Amino acid sequence: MSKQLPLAAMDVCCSPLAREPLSEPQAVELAKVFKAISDPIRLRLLSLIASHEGGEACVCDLTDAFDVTGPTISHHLKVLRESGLIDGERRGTWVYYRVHPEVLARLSAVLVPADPATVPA
Amino acid sequence: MSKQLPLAAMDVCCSPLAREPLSEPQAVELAKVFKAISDPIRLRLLSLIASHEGGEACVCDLTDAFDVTGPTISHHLKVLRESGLIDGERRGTWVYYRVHPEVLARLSAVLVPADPATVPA
DNA sequence: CCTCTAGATAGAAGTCTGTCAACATAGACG
DNA sequence: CGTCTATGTTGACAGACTTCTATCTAGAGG
Repeated sequence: MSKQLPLAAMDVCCSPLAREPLSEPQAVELAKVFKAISDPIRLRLLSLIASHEGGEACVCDLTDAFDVTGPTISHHLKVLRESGLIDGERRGTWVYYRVHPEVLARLSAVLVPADPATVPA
Repeated sequence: MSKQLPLAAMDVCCSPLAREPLSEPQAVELAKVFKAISDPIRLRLLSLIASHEGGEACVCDLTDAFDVTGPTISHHLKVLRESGLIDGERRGTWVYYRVHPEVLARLSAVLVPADPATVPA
């Protein structure tokens, strides 16, 4: 149920967008993850999982929060899984998802704007 | 050349994804901005502008960095403009773009992962 | 006023994405 | 084993997205 974490292997952890130009491969990898969170349902899924007590949420908890059908939720969870943002584990009848905080942290770090003092005039 | 900044009017500035579930309207607005940066060319454009000396870059500087045609760059700049991430200004023959650091900062803040200590066990 | 250049717009072609209905799979439990 | 429930997979279709060529606009400079 787990897949490779493309972002985990990249050196995007410490270099914000605004410090120096992204390389093309960096941009391609980052774009994949941002694309995964560029859908309202996926953003809310991610938020529901991340903010759920215990840090994990059952699919059954998630499905009820939306107006779309089960397969659609499954599809969105798969996109989030393949982007490395979340991971799922089956325990008995139910499947539980949790987020990978490192990936979230790296995305957040990349978007930190430039310190005005460090921008060359 | 300037448009409304949808994110600027929203209360997403201080509430990370992982603290509490995003509301549906919040998710819709955030998804628009993430979609704007979910393309490798737009990510690199944003990075080139943000990291350029003086905090701004001329379109003529940007076009050369890519293999696509001018109209395609124009299109991507328009998407970034309409998302509120950048703004353009004509000065004489050339058009200069600069980023809105507040919008970048808000995106970054939303993605900050939950402090493990604050996640209810 | 004419022309040249930087950049934006319009319209079209091909591709990708979100969604659903229908079907498949995995455990639980009798 | 048989059945029931929770998820996932497949295939199809409508709408959105990326890119191109062709065309247009704004300002500079003669």
